[in-house]
Amino acid sequence: MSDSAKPTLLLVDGHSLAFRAFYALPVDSFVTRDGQHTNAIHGFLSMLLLLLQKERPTHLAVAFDISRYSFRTREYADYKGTRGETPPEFMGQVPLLEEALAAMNIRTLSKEDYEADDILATLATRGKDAGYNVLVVSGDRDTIQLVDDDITLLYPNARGVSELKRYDRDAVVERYGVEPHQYPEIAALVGETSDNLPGIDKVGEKTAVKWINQYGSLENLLASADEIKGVVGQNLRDQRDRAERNRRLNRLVRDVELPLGPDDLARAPINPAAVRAVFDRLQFRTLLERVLKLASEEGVTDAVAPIAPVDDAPGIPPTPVVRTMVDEELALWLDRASAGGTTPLGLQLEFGPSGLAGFGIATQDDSVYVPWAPGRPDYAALERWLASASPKAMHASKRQYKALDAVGLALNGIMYDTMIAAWLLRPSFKHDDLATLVYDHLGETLPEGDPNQLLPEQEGVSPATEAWYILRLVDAIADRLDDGSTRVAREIELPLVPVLGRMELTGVSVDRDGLRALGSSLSASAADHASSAFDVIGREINLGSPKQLQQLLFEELGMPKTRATKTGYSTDAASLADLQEKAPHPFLGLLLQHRDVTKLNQIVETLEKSIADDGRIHTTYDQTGTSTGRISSNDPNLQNIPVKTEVGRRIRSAFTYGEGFESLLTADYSQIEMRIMAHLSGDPGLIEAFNEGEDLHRFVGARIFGVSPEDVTPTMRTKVKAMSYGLAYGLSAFGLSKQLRIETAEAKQLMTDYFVRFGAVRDYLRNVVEQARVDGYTETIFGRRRPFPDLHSPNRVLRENAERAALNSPIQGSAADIMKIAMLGIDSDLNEQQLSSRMLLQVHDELIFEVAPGELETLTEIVRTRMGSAAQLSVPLDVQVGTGTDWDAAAH
DNA sequence: GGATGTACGTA
DNA sequence: CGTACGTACATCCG
Repeated sequence: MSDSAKPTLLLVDGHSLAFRAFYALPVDSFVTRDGQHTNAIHGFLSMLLLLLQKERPTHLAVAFDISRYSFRTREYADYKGTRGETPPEFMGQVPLLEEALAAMNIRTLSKEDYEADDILATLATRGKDAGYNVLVVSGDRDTIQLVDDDITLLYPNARGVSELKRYDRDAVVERYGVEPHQYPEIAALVGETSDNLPGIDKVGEKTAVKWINQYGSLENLLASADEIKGVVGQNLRDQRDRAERNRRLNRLVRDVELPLGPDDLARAPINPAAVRAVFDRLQFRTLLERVLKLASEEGVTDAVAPIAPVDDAPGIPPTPVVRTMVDEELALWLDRASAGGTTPLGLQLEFGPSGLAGFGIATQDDSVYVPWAPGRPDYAALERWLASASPKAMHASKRQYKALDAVGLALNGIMYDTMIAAWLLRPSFKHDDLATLVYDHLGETLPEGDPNQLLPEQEGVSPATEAWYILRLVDAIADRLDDGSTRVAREIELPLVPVLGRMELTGVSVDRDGLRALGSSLSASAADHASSAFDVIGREINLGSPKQLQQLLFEELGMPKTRATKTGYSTDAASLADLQEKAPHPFLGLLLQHRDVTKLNQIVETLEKSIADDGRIHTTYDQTGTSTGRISSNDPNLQNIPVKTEVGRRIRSAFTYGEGFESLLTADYSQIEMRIMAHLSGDPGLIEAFNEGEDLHRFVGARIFGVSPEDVTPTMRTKVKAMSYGLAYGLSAFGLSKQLRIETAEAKQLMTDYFVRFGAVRDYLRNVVEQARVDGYTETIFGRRRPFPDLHSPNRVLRENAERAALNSPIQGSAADIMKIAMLGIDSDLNEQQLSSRMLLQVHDELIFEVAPGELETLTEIVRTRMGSAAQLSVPLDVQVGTGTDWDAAAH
């Protein structure tokens, strides 16, 4: 068999190459936004892609060490003992690299008690015997011994991993002067500093090569050691045990027991969705394109079944053939498939350029496509099924609920939503992509249309097939969901879907003219401030450009440097306020005012643009948009409408009630997070504070400063308030001092005094983090979980960020749970009592309603009751209700 | 045109 | 060196 006809097996030493990459690329140039270092991953993958392109291997595997310990360290405790601590910036990268490789469907292997090189040696040997052309990629010189006519070593040079030197048999002989299999004997004599294996004193490569060539082998050399003259001869005789030990240790094991042989390592198609997800997280843009390009060149993104699982898992059920159905046939099928409305079916809508295009409906082993042509076939049975409580499993059900509403169809019986369930399982990731879920939970590849192709060569799958996958995902995800999260899904999140859907459909009425007038006045004001600012500095600059501001402030005006940012020095409001104190300049004030009004003007403009034809703004809530359990709002975001300043509140005033209604009602929880802290910590002082019903910060201030509540000064109250709120965020003394603009010592003292009085709060917060470290996750009062893998990260920034987030999550998350439960109760009461008043908006701890004529009293009662009793805590839940003609007025 | 960084609005 | 978000702009890149 000629070499070119042979299959090529590429074997990579993962740790060794990743480590080389780590030192070849600057650590600081490869950091994600949240502080994860990625230089080793980037370097490794970049090298691997080059190899795949150049060598076109048919078979591929990457081997990793499991730990520093192996049978070698047991034989010689100091093996590799000189290696310092692995840099923390490197350690966290290996698991991520393994994830990236998994997404690319590349096999990774490791074996307890062995090193990666032993795995390579085993696979290389078996590959050679099976007729492969073998390429070994490693930065460990021990692998030289593997080289022969069929096995070639690719070894990184000093410059890193981008260039690999090719060692075939001839190259080894040329470089080292011995046959490859003799190289470990040279190494045994010379020693290997990096492995902490001292050799024979005074023996270097030259001598060793001479000896081995002269005697043929280490064994013969040692047998004839008496013949060697001089000091080196004496050293050899005195230290022969070193050489023997070295030789034992540097011999790679060629018969490690492995679950896979070379034939199992055939390259498999990559999963574009999974690759995209992992690479997005690593913020690898160019690499992503390279991977996708290579894959499409090789034609390995096709919907080929993924690599077979190592241990035989149950086989993949065959995808049912999609049948298109309408009319009576569909009616019969629906009734039979749903067993008269008791068995869940998968449901997935299809959207075309002009809206709803069709339905995919599936059972475990059947899938049906229903084209949507309004008014033509008989859809009565379908409509009945959709509107009935007959259970449906869907993905992103809220969007579909709304789409159905738009064509006049009702949807009930949302029994499962795979997007929501997957989010509950891992709330820190986005799960809107069905293909990613299919890969993550079923290990299969759902073909996607290529977004880079104008005219996709590959059609996405039928919605019917997607519906079938959704049904299969339900089982796969439900299996992995703990009881608490399952309850949250069933009792909170799924019932909330139609509630949120209706709120979005309803929208909120906005005073268009009022907004326009406000916008004009803000633009005029912005122009005024800008021109005054330009007068002061004598020229015009772009006030919105941080770069130009830096140039002006720090170079031309020579102001003291502020907080450093990635691109220079900060010009944010806090920094400018600092500057105003240290180096007063009229420009600073004008700039700040300009910022204020332009920001508000932007908000006004954005809102104006999003007013729909019905004169209302319809935001979209993202039910899976946060890691804590809150919902987020977008297009436009109605959860960040200004409230703090007078002008800001005028924007709020533009939100009003629509025709047929008489006012707006707002209801908000007061200090819900502090109440949850009181409940969770059981702190007697804090619980008493809330049960007293007195102003919280005044009460706490009185305790801390040892005065009576009426003697708490505004300054004292401000400090206490900042401290209380900061607690739930993991605030440090440093942060507190910065916020209150007081000395760190004073902040420290404040914290100390606080915890003297409210020690249980501190104990609770500490315990949350400690418990999370053990469990790997935190939990809300209702059992909503959030995993925190970074609590064990060697990267300090990541770890400490995780600690603060872990501390905050049960508090913020429990508050979110409570609000959601209240919303469900209110929605249910409104329906049951057939009220016309409507819930419009949710802003985390606040709800806004549109009050129908004559319903104010009933609505107020419902809202107060449902919000106040959404959870039974050891402190009361206080609800503030207000009404008015607009959002601002109602809030007073 | 898309990604990134900075800044800033809310709870 | 305080949690959780979304949006807009300037800027850089290809």
